Parts: sequence; C-alpha cells; structure tokens
Amino acid sequence: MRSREHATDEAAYLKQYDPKQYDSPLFSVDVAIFTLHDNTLKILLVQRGDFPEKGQWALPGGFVDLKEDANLEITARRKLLSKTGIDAPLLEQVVTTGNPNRDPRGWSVTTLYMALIPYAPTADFVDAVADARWFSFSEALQLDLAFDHTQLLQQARERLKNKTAYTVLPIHVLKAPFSLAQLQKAFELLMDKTLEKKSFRRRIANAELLKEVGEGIPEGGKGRPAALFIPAPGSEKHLFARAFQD
Amino acid sequence: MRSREHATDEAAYLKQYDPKQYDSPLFSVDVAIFTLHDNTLKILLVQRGDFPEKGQWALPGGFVDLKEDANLEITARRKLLSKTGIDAPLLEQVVTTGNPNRDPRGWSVTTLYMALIPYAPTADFVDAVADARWFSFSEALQLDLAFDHTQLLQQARERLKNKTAYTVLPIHVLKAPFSLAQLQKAFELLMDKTLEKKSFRRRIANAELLKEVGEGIPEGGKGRPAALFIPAPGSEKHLFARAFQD
DNA sequence: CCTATTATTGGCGATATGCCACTAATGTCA
DNA sequence: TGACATTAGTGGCATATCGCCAATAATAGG
Repeated sequence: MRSREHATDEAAYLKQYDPKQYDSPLFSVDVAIFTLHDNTLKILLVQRGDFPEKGQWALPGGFVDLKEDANLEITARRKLLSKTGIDAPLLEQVVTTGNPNRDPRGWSVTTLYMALIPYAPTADFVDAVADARWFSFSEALQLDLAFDHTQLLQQARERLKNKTAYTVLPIHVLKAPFSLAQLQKAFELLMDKTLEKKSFRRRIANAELLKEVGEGIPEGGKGRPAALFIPAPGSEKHLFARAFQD
Repeated sequence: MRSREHATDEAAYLKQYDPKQYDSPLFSVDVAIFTLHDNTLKILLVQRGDFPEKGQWALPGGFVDLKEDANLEITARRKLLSKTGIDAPLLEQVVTTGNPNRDPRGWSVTTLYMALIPYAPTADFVDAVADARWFSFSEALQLDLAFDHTQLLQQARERLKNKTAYTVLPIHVLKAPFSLAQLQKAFELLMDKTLEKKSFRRRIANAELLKEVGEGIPEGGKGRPAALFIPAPGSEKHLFARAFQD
C-alpha cells in the first residue's frame, strides 16, 4: 500500500515539520458538571484566577496537557477530578464551538463535556476547593459568565434534557441505592417536567434496568419504606424506544 | 461588574500575549459527506495530495482559515462546497477526537461533521474535481484510510443510523419532490433495516411533515403513479416521540 | 382485455401509555 | 392504643400506535 520510498518522503517531511510555523486556533476543553441537591439542579462553576476574564465565574476547563493527556476525554476527566474529587462519573461530549470572538486572545475552539455526579460524595471536596462552588442552574444563568460560557451551559442543559427523555441518565446523579420515587424525582428535575407515577414505574420495571437490594426508610423520614435499587450492569447503555412524552 | 482597572489589566495582559509561546494541539475539521445512489449509501472521499499520508484516501477536511472562517461550521461548509459544489445541505457536528497518535505531526484534534446531500446535483461536480470520488460505504470501510478516518467514518455512520430512527434526516438525501416509496427506501438504507410499509406511511402522515405537490410516474417507470411530496417548512426539526423499532 | 408492477388503504390483535382511584406500610400524636 | 398524615405500590380501563397482511387502485405492455 505505502511504498518504502513514500514512507521515506513522509519521514523527511515530518522531520522538517514545525507546528509553530502555522497559525492554529487556541484549543481548550470545558466541563459542565451537574448534580442534584435540595430538589434543585446544580452546576459547578469556578472563579477564574488568571487573565483573561479574571475573577469571572466560568465552567471548569483549560488547555490540553500535551505531555500528559492521552486523549481529549482524559483532559476533561482531569478537570473534573481536580474540582470534584470524583474520578469515574458519566462524562459525555456535548459540542465543540469555535470562532474568532469567543476569547479575546484570538480564534479559539473549545470542546464541551458534560458530567453527572451524585452530590453527597462531592460536597465536602468542593467546599475545600477555594475557587469552586455549586450554583443552582437558574442562578448560574443569571451570572455574567466568562467567555461564551452561558451559551455552553445552555447547550449542556439542553442535551441533558433531551437525553434524559430516552435513557437512564438520571441514575448518575443519585447515590445508590435509591428508591423509585427518588429516581422519578431525578428524572423530573433533569427533564424539567412532571411524570406520571404509574407510567414511570412500568417503564422502568419493563426495561429491567435496576436490581432490588432490599427495603429502606426514605431519607427524609416519613411514610412507608420503599424498595431500594442499584443500576444493573449495562443499564446506562439502555435506550428506550419511546421518549418520555413531548 | 468588571472595573475599569480590571479591564486595563486585561488589556495589558492581552497586549503581551503570544499564542505561539504555548504548546497547542493541531486542530482540523473533517466532513463525512453521505448521499444515496443506486440504492446504496455512498460516502465522498478525497485522495490526499500532500504529506502526511500523501496518496491515501481520506475524508475531506483541513485546517481552519483564521483570516476567513467566522466559525467552525463555516470551515466545514467551505470543505463541503469545494468538494461537492453544494452550499446549504444538512450539516451536523458529530464528534471531536483528539490524541497524540492520530496524526504523525503530533497531538491533534479534529471535529467531525456529517453532511447529507442529494446525489444528482453533485454527480457532475464531483466528476470535475480530480481528487474526489464517491465510494459505497462498505467499500470505503475496506480501504486503508488516512489517519483515523476509518473510525471517524464509522462514528458518522452510527450517528446517521441513530438519528434516522427519530427524525426525518433522510429527506436531505432525496431530490424533491419524492414519493413515499422513495422516502421509505431512503430510511431503510440509512437505518440498514427494512420497515413495514403501513407503519411507515402512518407515521409520516400523522406527523404532517410533507406537502403534497401532485402526482408523478416513478422514475424507474413501472406501476401506478405515486403522490409526490416536498418537505414542509420546519420538518427537519421534527422529533418523533418514538424511535423506529429497535 | 389480461398480466405484471407499484401505490394506497382497510382491518385487527397486541402493546404501551395516561389517568386516577385504591390498598399497604410506617410514624406521629392525642 | 387508635385515628391520621404521609409516602409506596398496584389495579383497571379507555386510548393511541404498532406490526402484520390482505384487498383494492392505477398504470404500462403485450
């Protein structure tokens, strides 16, 4: 396929190749980290410590470490870990945006990831990180975020909503084990829509996505104890044939 | 919010900022251009004229023109236009991939777009472009494509299949007006799955996505004339609540 | 006129949904 | 200890959509 001669030519080309001689856009990775707490959708923001946009709230993010990062997702995971202490959550690519105006330093591109994590294990860690804080999503939208991060935040929110309609994304914001009522509430908050109890339970039951692990008193304290579940292996890959309503 | 003093500091920072002093990944845009012809899914490939991977077949793509391109999608559109002569087709971002190994020149990132276009209007133009050619999708997968383009091609194919299950993507590969039989065939080819006629027609009819524009003899020639349709405004945004089968 | 071919519609059992009322289990408080 | 409030879980049914398949309609060619 590739002749020896050809390979040599390419080797010669690569030897003289210098990336710095070409104009290339800035490239960064940002992460929209969502969780649920107090029946509210929360988003993690950091206060920028350096120029540009110093002091402004922003999505966690930054540049690829060309020496250390094995791929883009690992760059995103590194940002996530340093801000939340969580290592293996749901992490999904949302969109890549690039134009000459979004960063004052010039033509820049960012790849946006979205992460979903349970609140409890992160709360203390986030409190210990001086520059990071959970905001309710609606609060965050009111802020004057750095760069085009308000728009990125909205795109992540949109994806979250859409994907919740035909997957079990919400299991990732709950600490297992959880009750069906808690799961339904998570669906409702992520979709911003109330669901019918029977329909919801039927759907989850038929899909065989959960494994019952006993019964428990609900966290708050009142009422009949609920059956508790953990996600079954592979459940996060399940696609419902039909979306939740409109 | 931002004090005058702060703004001045930032201005000073930007004045001394030089992007070339930082290591940044290479960044490119690639486009998987699909069409339908002879009852087969086709993909447009170009033969690389320069190093690296000179002579190999690859997805059309290249670097952002920092002077000319107003955003990433315009970069993709430029590539599309130069290879097909088509300007305003369906163009959708699929995924962004980055790692140190995919390009011999070093850590590189590419944003993959997918385009759907009708075959007829492009056929002549593509013939006129010396380095571009339509391949059947299955043929293309057998080739030893440049870089990681085989993987990119598969990712685009996957997205195409998934999205066809709950949208009307296939209208974009047809030349309007078209018959319901043609539309069904397009769905079947893009999903790689046969559909039940009645179910298909019911679904399309209920969604009110098409406008009837008369009757016509089918292109091939045989049988009863079929009603012909064009997409209704906004139809490309329609989401079916339920996906086609599994 | 007869036949092959493609388009379009009708009918029906099976399945999933939305809705809502009813039963079950627990804690609280008089 | 016994009614009550609260939350969990189930039963039942009208409705909508689907898969399946057969019947009818329109055209070309001999």
